[in-house]
Amino acid sequence: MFSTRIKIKELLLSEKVNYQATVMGWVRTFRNNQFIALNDGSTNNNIQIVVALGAFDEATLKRITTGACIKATGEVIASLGKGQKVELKATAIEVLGDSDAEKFPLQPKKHSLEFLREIAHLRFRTNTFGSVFRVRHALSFAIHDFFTKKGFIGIHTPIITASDAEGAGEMFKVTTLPLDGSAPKNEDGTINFKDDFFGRSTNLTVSGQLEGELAAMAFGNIYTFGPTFRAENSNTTRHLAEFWMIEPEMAFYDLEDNMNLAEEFIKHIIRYAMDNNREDLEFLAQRLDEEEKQKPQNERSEMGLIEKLEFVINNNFERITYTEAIEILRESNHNKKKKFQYIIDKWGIDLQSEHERYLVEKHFKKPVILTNYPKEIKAFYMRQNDDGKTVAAMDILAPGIGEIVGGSQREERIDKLVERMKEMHIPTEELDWYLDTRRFGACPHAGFGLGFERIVQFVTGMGNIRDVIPFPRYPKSASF
RNA sequence: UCCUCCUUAGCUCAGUUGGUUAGAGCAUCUGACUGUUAAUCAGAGGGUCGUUGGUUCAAGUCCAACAGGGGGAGCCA
Repeated sequence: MFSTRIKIKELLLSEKVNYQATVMGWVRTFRNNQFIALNDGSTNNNIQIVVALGAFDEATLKRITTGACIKATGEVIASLGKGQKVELKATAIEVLGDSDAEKFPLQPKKHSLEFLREIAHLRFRTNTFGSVFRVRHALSFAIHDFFTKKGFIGIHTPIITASDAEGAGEMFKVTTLPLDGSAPKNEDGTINFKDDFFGRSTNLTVSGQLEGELAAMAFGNIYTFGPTFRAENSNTTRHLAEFWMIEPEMAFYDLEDNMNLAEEFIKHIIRYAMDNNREDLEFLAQRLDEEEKQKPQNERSEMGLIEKLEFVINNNFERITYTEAIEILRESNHNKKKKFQYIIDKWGIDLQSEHERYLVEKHFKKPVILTNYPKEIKAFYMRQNDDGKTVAAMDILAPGIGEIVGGSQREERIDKLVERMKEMHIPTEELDWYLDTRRFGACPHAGFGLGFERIVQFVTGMGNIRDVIPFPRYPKSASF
């Protein structure tokens, strides 16, 4: 029976003393042959276990190494030392799992994030990743909490999908056909999928949006929160081949309703983490602070992590149109002095990272919602504005990360939608099921997509997206 | 995919204009120490210098290709 154990977080929080308790966890350090720092993942704070001289045999003490799993029972007492309020005076210690100190790669010292990424299966046991993944969980919970309280229905959209026409990116093929060249072929040399598992070509999903729209046409407000796959050869600090995405879709919403929801949503989940994971965020803030000190003065951020999150919660996001953004950029000294690699000269061009960063980090110094982009640079399903040039799109740009949300009011007028699909060479036959939303009881609706790992990055302050998902998948990397 | 930097002990790094036996701190091991906080002190072990090929009397050091990693860009969330 293991249920008698008390979690270290609870034990430390209560500050009660003079009672018997059992703790279980993994040894961080064993100092002076006397003090064990034990961690069980409930908090970054360790419980100090005091080992009385002569109370345990030498052989047992030798097995208490960094990484070993132990069970310790004893009396919780007020600590005689300075670093903690309470500690456990052990009367019994059982080694549940040995850890060979010569082979265990984690040491009681600072490790680089790059090294820890190579041992992703063990990095959970560090303070940094302990905090990151507790915060990740809090955000995940807060997302379901937010939408549930608003009466949204969570929809599980398919992970294997037949449509490959969404244009959201390169897809991973799903097949059971042999890969040695013996798969059946059509006359033109392409693979014949008639005898494949699904009887047709299938892929891993790049977005649940189209299916989500179907559900919104029945439930009104829905959201999806699931894994998404992109086979893009992207090697950056903010892209993954497998990531989690939140995609709400709302009937009877226009672009402004959509923006209001997205802003309220982001603020809610950040506030939830601030209220429930303060200790972890403070640890991450300190970590980031030390990292920033290594940088030259002009590259350091003006705000600490906690400060930044509070600022985002307490201020309105800046809302401007694409056209206004182009004006601001064109008139900026930065542009006039030709400091942009891509000079802003005319309306219609897509904004580069440097431009987005300038708007968010230099000009407004807060999250920015950009709206009404030229239709040429946006997806087919976005609603065309009356000017004939722009669509009702909105992107939310966050400092340090860039695009965190992409959304739009959807084109509910079937003639306009089909016309746009043809212009963009999107096969209407394949998406006939999607067009049914516009044939039977179409209504104005809107939605957006938010990359979960990007918001986790923003809230934890981690610089590389590979460090906010337990086992990251990216080009040339699918270990563990 | 493109640009750029990097790869030396388990980890983080030093290694001079190419020149004998490649160093440090931490970790590990052995011993000491009973109120430590990434404990401390003494000692010990630990390296095909990313891989392959080339230049040279001589390569950790110079050149090339490849692999892996960091940063930036593109694609995007």
